[in-house]
Amino acid sequence: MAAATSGPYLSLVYSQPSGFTVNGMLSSHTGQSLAHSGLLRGDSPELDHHHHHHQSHNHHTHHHQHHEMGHEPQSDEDTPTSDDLEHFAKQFKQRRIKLGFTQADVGLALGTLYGNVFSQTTICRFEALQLSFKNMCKLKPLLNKWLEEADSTTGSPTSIDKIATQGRKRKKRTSIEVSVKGALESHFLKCPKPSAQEINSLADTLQLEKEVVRVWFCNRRQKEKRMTPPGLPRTPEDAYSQVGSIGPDTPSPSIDLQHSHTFS
DNA sequence: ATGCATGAGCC
DNA sequence: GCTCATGCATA
Repeated sequence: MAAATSGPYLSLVYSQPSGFTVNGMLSSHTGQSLAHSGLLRGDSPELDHHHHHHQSHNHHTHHHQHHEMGHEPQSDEDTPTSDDLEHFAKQFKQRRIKLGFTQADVGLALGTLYGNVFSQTTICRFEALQLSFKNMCKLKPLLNKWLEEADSTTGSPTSIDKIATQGRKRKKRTSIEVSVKGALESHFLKCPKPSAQEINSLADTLQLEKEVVRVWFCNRRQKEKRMTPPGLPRTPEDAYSQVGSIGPDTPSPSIDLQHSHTFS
């Protein structure tokens, strides 16, 4: 009675193992059709008790007495702003598709090129700005490099390399019913960080494993920390109605989620 | 594209 | 046990 309800496998269609000159057009139909322009959310009323650093990095709020040169938005040594990341992500996605690569391709290419393999999930989340600010900053350079290599096609047929996957028994994904999810959401609004006991009773009420509930809250909190927070009332307004004048007035919808202290 | 999950690092 | 980066499995 092994509850091995392993359904049919998904036909993973990997494109070329990267390394060949781009020529054939792949049918990368990832059905990505999301258009989000600005991103911004209210504020993050986090922290209950526990004064410590959680998220660092932030825009430049202080200048040192160092002699600096004109630093472009995306220099080499400078923390990008949220706007930078948003733009880069969009550009990246466009170029990637234009070159005929899937998100999975990029992930593998990064591994074969620099030793850091990433999954389709991560690339996807990067493009959708669904990662933390810090995480975005970390991945940007790598993806940027890949972009250069990809379009440059500078003959350097890197050999494909695969990493051995460890045999790990992963727990089957628990499917939480919608109604239960709603209940969890409600509790999350009331108390985003329930204690172990709270979790216990909640698990009992909802008839879920305690661990499942705990993890759910963890994941929920992480979502809140993403650059593109969930439930953003994206105004379905137009996007290109430039009837006025363009120029001096640039409404920058830069988010200000991350605020920290970068002093010594 | 996303939900649930794992694991490393930190208190 | 929490956060944080990351991904398998799934919708």
